[in-house]
Amino acid sequence: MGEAASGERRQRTDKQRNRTHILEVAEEFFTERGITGSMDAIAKRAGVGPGTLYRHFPSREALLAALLQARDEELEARRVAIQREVTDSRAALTQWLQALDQWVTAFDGLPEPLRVALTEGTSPLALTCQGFVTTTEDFLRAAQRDGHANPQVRGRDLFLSTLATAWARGAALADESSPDALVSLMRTGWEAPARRTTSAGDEGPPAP
Amino acid sequence: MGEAASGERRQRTDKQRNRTHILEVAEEFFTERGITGSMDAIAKRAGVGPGTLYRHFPSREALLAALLQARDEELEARRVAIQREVTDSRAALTQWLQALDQWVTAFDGLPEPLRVALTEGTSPLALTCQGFVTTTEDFLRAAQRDGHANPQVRGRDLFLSTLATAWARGAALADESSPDALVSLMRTGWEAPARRTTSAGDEGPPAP
DNA sequence: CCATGAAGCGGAGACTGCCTCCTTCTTACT
DNA sequence: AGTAAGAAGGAGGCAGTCTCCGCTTCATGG
Repeated sequence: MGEAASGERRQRTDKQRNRTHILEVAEEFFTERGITGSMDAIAKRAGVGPGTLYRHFPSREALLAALLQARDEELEARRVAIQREVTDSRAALTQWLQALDQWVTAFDGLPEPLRVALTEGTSPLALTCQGFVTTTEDFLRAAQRDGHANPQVRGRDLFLSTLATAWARGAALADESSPDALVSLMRTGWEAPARRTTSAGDEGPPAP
Repeated sequence: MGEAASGERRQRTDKQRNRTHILEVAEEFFTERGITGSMDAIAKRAGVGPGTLYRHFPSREALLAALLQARDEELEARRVAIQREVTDSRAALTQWLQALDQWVTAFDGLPEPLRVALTEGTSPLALTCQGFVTTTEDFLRAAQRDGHANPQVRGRDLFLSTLATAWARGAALADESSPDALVSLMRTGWEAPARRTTSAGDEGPPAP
């Protein structure tokens, strides 16, 4: 990001100022009203025309991506911290999933665009998503190697599950249920471990 | 639904005809384009004005609820069948969850309104949802009684999880992953059952 | 310090979707 | 056939998204 080469004219200062201001306002707005609030309303609150908003961020996803970037870095830092400080691979995976969960819950409604980003690949959010899937895979692989995680499970599935859990949470909050119910369901499943019953050998076939 | 009492005027036949026709068209439309397709487009395809559509079904949810009713009955029948034929409570719960999953996947995008129905209670879908939560609870309780299911888990959580899984599946399909990945994750969790390792007694503190 | 033109700004407005009146037409009943 | 309940239809209000284009502002060269 230095001053570009050769005779390029310097970027106008008002542009940068606007961009920053829009980001501040959008952060506030999305926090208050969730990510589906009106784009024009954001522009208005920022005191700019819709055209300006769209020139800076050509879509809601682009705005979101820019907004998330700061948090991306936090999450990345968290990853490094976990990898350095937590030696037990099971605990590491757990903590990473927890961090992911927090990231995904930054704004109300965030799981939806993240999910489409994960498939469509065209969203500005896609790259970030993909990166975190990979990280999840790393933690998962370590846990699997140590026999702490089911070897069938794959990183992408875990990431999707985290997304899905966060998505569902919107509903869970109204309930008296602890918000952790779904997280722990994802961790241990609903099925009780097959106890060695008196009648031996009914080892269930969970995965045909 | 007999001819109403006393001097009530008979319902106009064109009304009933329209209603039926709208339902047929909507079924087709939602199947093709998912439940977020334009209401006006449905009206147009059915050859009626938007006013007519909205008089019959005052909201998208109402239309959806009417559409789902036929399938509700199928699902209810399935419930009865399972309860009669499947004696193993674990298998019964599994099969019920499978049936639920199919129901929830009837149209693309269905999980979303179902989730809000589960919390807001004001949606026409709410009643149906609540009923299925209760049924899930029944199956779950039986499985728990037999030691086949984790006693911590609650019916509502399982229902929500099914919803969340279906929601996430939209993404999973693009992947090479079997669509069952998330279902089995919900069943068994990601965590490997604590094996008795050579170094005993390192029972980790997973939940601070 | 002013002239200049490229870059950026703003908002009118095209378009689409939701939903509501209000007028016109259809139907059941007498 | 005549009548009125009530159903149908669609114009149109409202709210969003996003684009285009004339106007303004800023960095630069004289």
